[in-house]
Amino acid sequence: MPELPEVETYVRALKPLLKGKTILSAEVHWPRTIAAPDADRFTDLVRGRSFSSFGRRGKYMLLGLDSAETLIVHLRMTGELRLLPLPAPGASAADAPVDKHTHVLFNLDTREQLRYRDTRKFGRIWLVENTSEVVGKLGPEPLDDAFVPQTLAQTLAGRKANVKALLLNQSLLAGVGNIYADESLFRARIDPRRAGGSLALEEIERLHLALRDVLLEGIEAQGSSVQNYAPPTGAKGGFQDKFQVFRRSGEPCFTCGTSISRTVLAQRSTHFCPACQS
DNA sequence: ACCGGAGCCTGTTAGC
DNA sequence: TGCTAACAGGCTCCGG
Repeated sequence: MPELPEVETYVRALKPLLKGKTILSAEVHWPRTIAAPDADRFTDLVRGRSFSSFGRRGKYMLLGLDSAETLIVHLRMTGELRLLPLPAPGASAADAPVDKHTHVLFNLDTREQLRYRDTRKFGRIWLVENTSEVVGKLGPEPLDDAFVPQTLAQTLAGRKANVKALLLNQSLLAGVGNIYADESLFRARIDPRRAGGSLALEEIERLHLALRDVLLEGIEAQGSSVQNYAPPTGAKGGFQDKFQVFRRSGEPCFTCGTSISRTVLAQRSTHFCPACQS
């Protein structure tokens, strides 16, 4: 579901909601959600810990606890975190029913509950001392100053795979997913089907700028809400209103009027303007 | 090293 | 209306 801007929005929203609060207990209803350690050990280790730091790497949320450990959450396609108040003492438990898609619960010391919900069950949660066990293989952060056009040039050099697939490869560049890949390729006027190694330096420079601009604008808009994504505050993102090509196949290009095309690359729907991106 | 495809899951929508 | 196939913002694993 979420890409870099949506995860960044999530982390910024969670910080004031969770900072300093303590986990009294946790329940795991779908053990596979807990990638490491095993679910029993996980619930033991988080008990009594409080949230102390909030970060992001690629599409992973890094929630540091007051132990030596970090709770890492990846929402994948349909994961979501919600903080909700528990019913007042004496009220019925039916006031806070746990639906069948809620797989992990954290009971906090504030009479609140943090719930991990995930319809498709692709999302994963880790508790690790060393975050590099989970995020160590990720490529550079596209919004870091260290990510310069030359970085992208080295990534693409000699590659035969299409540039869309390369942008989605998290070990090459962290945080870009289907929406922001399509939107940045449109802005850079590059055909997503092109082999990565075929891009000229001028095109790589355009793509580098487009990636950063699109991701920053996505964060500014608090992410994109297609279908039902919304940050934990419940407010919806606004970047879906800025889409130039994503899920616009058959509609006219805002730049030239040509019908937006759809194809499949790297097993993912890919949207582009066949006139502007050639 | 690199690349493409199957698999993981459930729900919604398009098409006959 | 009812059924089926395609599709959905992601990633891992495996074979060539």
